[in-house]
Amino acid sequence: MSEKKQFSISELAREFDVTTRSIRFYEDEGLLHPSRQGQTRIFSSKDRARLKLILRGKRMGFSLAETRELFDLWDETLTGSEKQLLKTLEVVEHRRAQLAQQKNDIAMMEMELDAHENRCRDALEDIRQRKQPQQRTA
Amino acid sequence: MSEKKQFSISELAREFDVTTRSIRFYEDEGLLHPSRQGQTRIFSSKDRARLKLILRGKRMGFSLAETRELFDLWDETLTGSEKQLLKTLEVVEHRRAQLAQQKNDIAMMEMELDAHENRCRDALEDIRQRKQPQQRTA
DNA sequence: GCATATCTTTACGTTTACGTAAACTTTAAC
DNA sequence: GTTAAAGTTTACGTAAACGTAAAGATATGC
Repeated sequence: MSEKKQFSISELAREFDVTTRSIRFYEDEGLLHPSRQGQTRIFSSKDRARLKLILRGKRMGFSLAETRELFDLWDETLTGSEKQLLKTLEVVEHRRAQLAQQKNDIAMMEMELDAHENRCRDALEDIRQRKQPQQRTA
Repeated sequence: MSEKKQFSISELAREFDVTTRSIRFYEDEGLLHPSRQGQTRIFSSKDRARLKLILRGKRMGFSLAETRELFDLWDETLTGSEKQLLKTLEVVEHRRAQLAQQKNDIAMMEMELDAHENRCRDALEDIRQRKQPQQRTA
C-alpha cells in the first residue's frame, strides 16, 4: 500500500530540505523515535509523517514544545484516563482558538498586502509617466 | 478623530500585555521610532499601530526581521525608485505565497483536530460505560 | 587494502528574543 | 524634603533551535 516503509536520515533530510542535525535534534527533544539497526537510525513512515507535522508546525509559528505536546496527547488517546482525555479536549479547544486567531490575522494581512500593492503600482505609474506623484483620493 | 495620540511605554505595555523590555527591544531593532520628551519615550498612534503589527506577526510565526522588512518596504513606497518598487512587489508576492501555505496548513490542522476530538470522545464514552475499548470501524 | 560515502556521538558556538538586575533621573504625592 | 512611581541606560543571563567541527565506526566500490 504505502510507498516505502523505511528511510535513512539523509533521505528524509533531502526530501524535506532540512539538515540531519535538525532531525537528530528533534529526536533528542522527543519528537521522533526512530528504531536502530546497530547504531544507525531507521525511520518508519510514521516518523516521516511526524517530521512533516513538525515542519508544518514551524511554518505556523509553533515551538517544538507545542508540537511535542500535541504528539504526546495523540499518543495518550488510546491509553489515557478520563481525566487525561478531558484535558486533551481542553487543549484541542485551545488550539482551535489559536487557529481562529491566525485565520483572522491572515485575513487582515492579506487586506494590507492588497492595499500596499495598489499604492505601489500607483507609485510605479507615476514614475513611468515622469509625473510628480499626485495626491490621490483616499 | 482618533482616540488618543500619545502613549507612554507602560501604557502600551499594559494594553498589549508585553513588557517594557520588549518594547524597548523592538525600538533597538528598528521596528519602533518613538520620539523623546527629554529622556522619556513618547509613542504616537503610529507606533501603537506598529506594535500591534509586530505582535500579530509573532502570532503568525514571523521573526522580527521579517516584520521589519515589511515596515521598511512600506516606508519606502513613497520615496522608492522604480527598482525598489518592483522589488517590493516581489516581496509582496512572496508573502502572499506564505499566507496561502499557512491557510493550507491551518485547514489540515483543523481536520486533524476534528478527527482527534472524535477519537477522544469515543474513548471517553467507552470509559464511562466501563466497556472494553472496542475496535471501531475506521 | 584503500578511498569515499554515510552514518555515529560529543561538544562548543551562534542567533533570536527577550529576562533580570543594577544604578540612576525625573515627576508626583504627602 | 523625602518617599514612591515610572522612566532611563548598561550589561550580563537565558531558552530555543539549531550550526559547525572533531573524531571515529561501517559499508561499498575499485
